[in-house]
Amino acid sequence: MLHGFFKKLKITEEELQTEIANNAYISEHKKGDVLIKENEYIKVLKIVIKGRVRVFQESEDRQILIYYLNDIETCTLLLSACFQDCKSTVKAIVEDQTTILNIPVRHVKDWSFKYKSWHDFTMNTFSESYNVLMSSYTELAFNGLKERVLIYIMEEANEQNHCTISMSHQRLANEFGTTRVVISRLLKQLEKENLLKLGQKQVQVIR
Amino acid sequence: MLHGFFKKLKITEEELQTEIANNAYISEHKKGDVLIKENEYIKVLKIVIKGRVRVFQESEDRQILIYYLNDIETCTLLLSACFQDCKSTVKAIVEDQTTILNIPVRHVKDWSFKYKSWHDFTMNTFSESYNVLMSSYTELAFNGLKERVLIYIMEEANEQNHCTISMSHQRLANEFGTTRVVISRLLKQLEKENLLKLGQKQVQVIR
DNA sequence: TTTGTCTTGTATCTTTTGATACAGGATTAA
DNA sequence: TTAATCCTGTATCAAAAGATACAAGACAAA
Repeated sequence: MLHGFFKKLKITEEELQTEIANNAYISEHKKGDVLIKENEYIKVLKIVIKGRVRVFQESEDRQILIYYLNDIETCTLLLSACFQDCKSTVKAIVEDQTTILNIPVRHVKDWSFKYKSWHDFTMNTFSESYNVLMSSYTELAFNGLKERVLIYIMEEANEQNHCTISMSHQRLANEFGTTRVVISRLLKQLEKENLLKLGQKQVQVIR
Repeated sequence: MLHGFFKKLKITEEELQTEIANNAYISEHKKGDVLIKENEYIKVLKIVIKGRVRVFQESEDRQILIYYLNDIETCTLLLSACFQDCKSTVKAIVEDQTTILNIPVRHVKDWSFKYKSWHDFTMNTFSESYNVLMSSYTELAFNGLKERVLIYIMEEANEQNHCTISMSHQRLANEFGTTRVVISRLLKQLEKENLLKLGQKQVQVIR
């Protein structure tokens, strides 16, 4: 089970592999499960071994996406909490059947100075995540909603390797901190501009 | 010169102190100096020993603040670049006379697994900065400009410990990625709501 | 087939933010 | 003191985004 994880993260030290096996535990979650609540003390770092988790912020009836966690990805917000204990400011909900590796925070911290591979893993995660978040921040600051929605849809289509994405308008609204009506309106505009084609729970990118 | 820096960061290892003294260099900058350009390869980590530096993003004629660096603070974006080399996406400009400690990136990386104090310094910087940036992101996503401006002014007044801050409207606009006219209008509204009192290049918080 | 729920389209009105233009006060340097 | 520059107030118009309400199509379950 952990083999692919070790390989992906280049965890070669046998001692560390043993430590992980002894101190971490695996958990299984089904779609809709709440992985992280807001305002919750953080006791374990969660790494997605397999599956998909949505991490987002909520304010009243609005939501905004922070990031998705896919295979062998770590929630940087939890990693951050390992080094300065604090409460969670986000929610995380399972999208598809997901396998999680749970590592108690004190080990995450200890190992980062003890094992080179773990050190590199934490540093790289911080480094990459910081840059990703910075991009989101600038995009949010400088681009209009219409542009952001279009970029999102095109990137999503790209990742999934076909030009149609399946998603309701409400769901899209929840990625951008806005409401369904606004998204419907923008999508209609983009369709009139011949950039998209809309269907029931579907958006097709026109190239 | 480095004494306060070592103390603040709890750098007690004599060997590390020597390494820093041998490999890093100090530079002095006056107000207006450009410390980091956009799209520039990053060769050194810059730590503000004394002074004040403004780090921001630019897009056409708009600017948005990322953060200020004050005494003994590190530019996290540069730190991030030490672990995955990349170009700068921000600009940094000196606000007041500033003394900078410059450390070549390869040392920053090496030391983080060699010296405990340096390890802790980098990890804590990442951890704190990630949370700060996350807060900025959520605030930008959910709060209107008026609210953000008011929060900014009140926090600024708080930090400086008196209720009047000295800043032109243009300057404020550059913190929020908007234009001067918009800021003037919002400030006027806030004044009418009896939350602020405006003067020439001055904003007074009413408590 | 029918019923209820989910999803989408759209109209109307309001608020927020942006763009442009101009005038007058404040400040600074000559 | 004068001239130039910087800073602020404000008017007008446009665009973007939010709030609310309603209708109709699609879909799923009974």
